[in-house]
Amino acid sequence: MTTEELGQRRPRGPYAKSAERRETIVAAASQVFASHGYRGGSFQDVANVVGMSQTSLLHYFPTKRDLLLAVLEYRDTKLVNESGVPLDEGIVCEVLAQSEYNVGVPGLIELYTVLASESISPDHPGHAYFVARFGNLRAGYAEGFRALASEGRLRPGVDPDVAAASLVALWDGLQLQWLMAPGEVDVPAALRAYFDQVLTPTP
Amino acid sequence: MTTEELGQRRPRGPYAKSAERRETIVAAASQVFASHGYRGGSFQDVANVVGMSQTSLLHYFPTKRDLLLAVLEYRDTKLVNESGVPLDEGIVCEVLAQSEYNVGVPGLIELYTVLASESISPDHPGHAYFVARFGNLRAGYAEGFRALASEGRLRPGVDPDVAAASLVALWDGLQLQWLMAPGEVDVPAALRAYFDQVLTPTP
DNA sequence: ACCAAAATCGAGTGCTCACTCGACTTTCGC
DNA sequence: GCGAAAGTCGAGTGAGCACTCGATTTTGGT
Repeated sequence: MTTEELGQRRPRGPYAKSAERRETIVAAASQVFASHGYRGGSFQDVANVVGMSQTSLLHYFPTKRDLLLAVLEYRDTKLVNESGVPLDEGIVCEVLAQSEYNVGVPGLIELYTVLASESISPDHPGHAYFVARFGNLRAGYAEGFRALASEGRLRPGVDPDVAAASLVALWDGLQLQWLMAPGEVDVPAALRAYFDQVLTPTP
Repeated sequence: MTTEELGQRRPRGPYAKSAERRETIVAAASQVFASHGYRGGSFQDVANVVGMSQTSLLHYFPTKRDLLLAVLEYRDTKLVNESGVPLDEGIVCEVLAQSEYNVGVPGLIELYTVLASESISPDHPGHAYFVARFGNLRAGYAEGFRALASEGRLRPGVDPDVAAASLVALWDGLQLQWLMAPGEVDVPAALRAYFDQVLTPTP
């Protein structure tokens, strides 16, 4: 189907390097929002990091809100693609591997922690994203715990839903303490200890 | 000792109602910082809440930083004084009672959660406060767990220091999820479940 | 090679920010 | 009830904010 068949409209697509540029900008914005938060970070800050004019950024992301949403999406795809964490091996392996990977990318953890708390405010542009994310995490881990329960690996009296919310909470809280004082908290070790308390030992 | 004995300096103290005014301002600032964070909240916002001019606030708190530090101090004394949580009855009672009280003061919890994450940045005026606070909390709860261990109430294999950091983390993380979706998370119940997993049942 | 769309940017725009200044009013020790 | 300090505030100040506009350069399909 040619453009002529579609009528006289022929909008051109972006240039070859545009996608790359976009990613550069989003990566810089991730740094800025991690350091100063969404409210505290500015287009000018991001422009200084990427070495472009503030106006050019606005060509790619018309509003600050658009930039934030791109950053959140970027974080998801980046962490999933680059961590190489095996799925379908149970939540224990998944969570421990991911938490160990996270130690190497403190910037992304800081980004997540800072934006999550900022997003408590209902009018924050990231609010819906984080409400959905926490809901999905709880649902996913609850299913993981239920799978373990069906193998008899869940200790008696442990509720999969409570354990799921607690796992998410524990993980987030540990990362917060780790960001505040990296030498004092060992996130993967504490998560491992939690699993030891909730699950029966593998024979 | 009279002022004459001290020389010709005679600085007058504040008016009778000044302390009250200060507290009104700090309470308003707590609301504002809870809703919009430190960076997102302004003197003008606070002035609108208390019904004073922005300039008058600056008479009591010369910089925004001063106002924040007053807010943090206020939160501590207010929560300790008004919650009426019994100390010296072990960390279990203390934590559960405090967490149940917190459900009734969501504003103060939001303030704490928002400011803690904002304070990850080392140049944030609340940074030192929260680093110290997390350290003190971990140390205090670790001592609490050790006291339980000496009574044989800690399950074998549980490290008091890891349990202390985990308790703080779990609590903070649960409050974050509760603020995002109040209907979906029960903070005191999840904390009770954690104690059940870590401690042996009372006979 | 053409040329329209895409990309870049300098120069604004109106707004809000933390904070200052100078003048006025209120308090309260004497 | 005098007077000086404490309190109050309107009117700035300079900086930074997200975002706009108009003009110029770069690209790439034809």
